[in-house]
Amino acid sequence: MQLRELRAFCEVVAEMSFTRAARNLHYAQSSVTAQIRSLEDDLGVPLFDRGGRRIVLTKAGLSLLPYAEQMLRIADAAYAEVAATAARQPARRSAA
Amino acid sequence: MQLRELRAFCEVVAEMSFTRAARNLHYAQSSVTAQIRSLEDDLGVPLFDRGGRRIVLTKAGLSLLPYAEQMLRIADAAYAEVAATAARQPARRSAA
DNA sequence: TAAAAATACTCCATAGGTATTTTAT
DNA sequence: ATAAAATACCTATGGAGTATTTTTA
Repeated sequence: MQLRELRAFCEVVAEMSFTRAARNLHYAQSSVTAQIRSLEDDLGVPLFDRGGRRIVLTKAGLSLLPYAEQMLRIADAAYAEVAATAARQPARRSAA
Repeated sequence: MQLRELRAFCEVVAEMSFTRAARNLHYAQSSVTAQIRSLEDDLGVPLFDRGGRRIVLTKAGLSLLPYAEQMLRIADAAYAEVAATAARQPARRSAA
């Protein structure tokens, strides 16, 4: 499970489409397919039921969603917090 | 930022040693070095001050730590929850 | 039949390893 | 002198792309 894959997963859920998720994330459609498959392999369970043209979240996929969203929110917060800390604490040569 | 790197980061902090962290995680020492560098590149700020033989967390590194720990906890919870859901919802051929 | 996902393939970046060098205690 | 991190280098995996095929609504 990697954050990159969770980002793709959340976008696919938001769009309910691999193709539109790929467009939004600036990936090729096949790359999003691969990311979701990688996530499914890692978890050992399908996250979507595919019907060629329509996808639906599985129960497992639905159960993953809130965790994925929370991890991504925390990741964003971490970036912001680290940046803020670095801004308060500029790199210096020796000691303060 | 990837969960793999955050796992390495947390283990390095726990051990305050790249070498011991690598042993615990079954990585080579140089791989842990690379993961931490990748994380630092991504965040744009050093996470440890290196002194050849002793490392200390930077302010930025310290600020990242709770976020990293939380993301890893949630990841563990996600694995467990998805597995539990899948166990309740075994794959089936057609409909229930 | 047409829109969307899967697949086949290619390419390249990078994750991880081994071996060595540098560094600071 | 030595333990630990950095570095150099190599390999293999897999992430991302293009093009095509399959599927089903």
